[in-house]
Amino acid sequence: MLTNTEENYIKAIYHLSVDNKTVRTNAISEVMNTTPASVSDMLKKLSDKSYIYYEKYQGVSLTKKGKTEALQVVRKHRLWEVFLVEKLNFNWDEVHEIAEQLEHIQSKLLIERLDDFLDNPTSDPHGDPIPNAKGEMPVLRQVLLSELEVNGKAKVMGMKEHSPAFLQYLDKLGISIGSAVKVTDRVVFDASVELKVNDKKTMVVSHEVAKNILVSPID
Amino acid sequence: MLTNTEENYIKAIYHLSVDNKTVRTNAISEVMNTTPASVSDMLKKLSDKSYIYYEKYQGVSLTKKGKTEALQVVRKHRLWEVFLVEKLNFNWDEVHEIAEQLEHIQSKLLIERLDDFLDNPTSDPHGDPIPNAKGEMPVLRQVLLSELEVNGKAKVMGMKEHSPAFLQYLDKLGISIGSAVKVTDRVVFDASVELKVNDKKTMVVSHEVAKNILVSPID
DNA sequence: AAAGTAATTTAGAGGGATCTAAACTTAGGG
DNA sequence: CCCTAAGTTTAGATCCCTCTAAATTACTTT
Repeated sequence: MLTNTEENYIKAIYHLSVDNKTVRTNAISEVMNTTPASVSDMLKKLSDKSYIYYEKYQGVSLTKKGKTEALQVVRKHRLWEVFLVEKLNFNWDEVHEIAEQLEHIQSKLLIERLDDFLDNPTSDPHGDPIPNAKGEMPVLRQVLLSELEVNGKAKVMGMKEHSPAFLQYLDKLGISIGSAVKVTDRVVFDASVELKVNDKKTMVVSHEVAKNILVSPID
Repeated sequence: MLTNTEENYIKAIYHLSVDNKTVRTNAISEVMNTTPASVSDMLKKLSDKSYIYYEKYQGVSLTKKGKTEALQVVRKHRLWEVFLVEKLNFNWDEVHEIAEQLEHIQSKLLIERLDDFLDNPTSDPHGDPIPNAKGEMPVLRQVLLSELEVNGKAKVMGMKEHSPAFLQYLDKLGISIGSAVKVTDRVVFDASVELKVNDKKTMVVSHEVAKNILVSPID
């Protein structure tokens, strides 16, 4: 049985593990808001319990066991976020703190019941995928922003065009990977798209631009 | 800000405070599953923070501040129990452990939203009253078991008749204060009542008996 | 009212999580 | 290729909660 803190460390390591690179002590201390010294202590403990591979001064990575654990925490966090937004009418940007607490509630049965109650969602309100009970990440279907129906919400996953001009333009609009977008209207005349970014800014982009933005619909 | 443990102690003291008598160290250690020594330590701390009145060797009682705190925890616990039973289809006797964890989630807003989502219930699945946001306990309406409609659920609150014969009879039936009862049928001929006790045993009691059992309906 | 027993508190210690300060390792720049 | 700066670990301490064992207080019983 893991303590809340141990779960948080494992989750942090999971989120910091991009492209199989080893995760550094300082990076962990930053996201956890602790000192590197505290992280070192904890890494030793997690290594003893075989949740991570750890070589002094070389950074860490999750073992199979650690990854399984991390995915369960992520699953719980994201399911609770869906609950807060869908059922309790929270805004998608208000739910993180509360889900940070709820994710540590221990009860397998509770999570399965919650999952059913929420109709087994595959992504959370931010558009992030929800691992299933076995810890498998669903493959999110991706479409072009130009293909999203009116009132459809989605999360920006990437761009098809990579020219500096295009990227700078998106930057100016405030659109980046991870942005939440909602199509509010589509102009029939030229297929340009009116959308809301991160629930705040409303703007119009041309069909040409929309065709180059990959998004993942949020049910 | 209270720790989970402090909240649990305060809640325990609250539940042990019947008829204004002082609560003893041993009693607390028993319900908390700790040693009296641990309790003594904690009492000193809670006293320093003015949640309790505490004189060595004399037992403790809650201050205004402590009582307010206790009622908030009780409110959260009972609201979550309603959620688990009403929304996630748990059985009323499976929810306590999980609610013990959920009651410590910190977010005023969450609890108010949950309360609304559940249609502001006044009692939990066990029939215990739910304090409102100000910490006021609702006065539960009490009726006689003989007056409860068919399919009505209620909690046994007390008896009108106190003769040993009557009490022994109830004992044999497995009916006591706190029992959950559900009226499954009423015989028109003699108004005797068929009921289920604690979701398990089904039995029939005469109208005469039903007239002497006070119950509080669970919505 | 004294003695014995039960309840309670204190003393001392340990595990978990954190910190600061100091020591150590790694890697990049001169 | 060495040296320094950045990154990391160790040492030593603190806070929270718990324990066991010993000391103290309160209560009961004769």
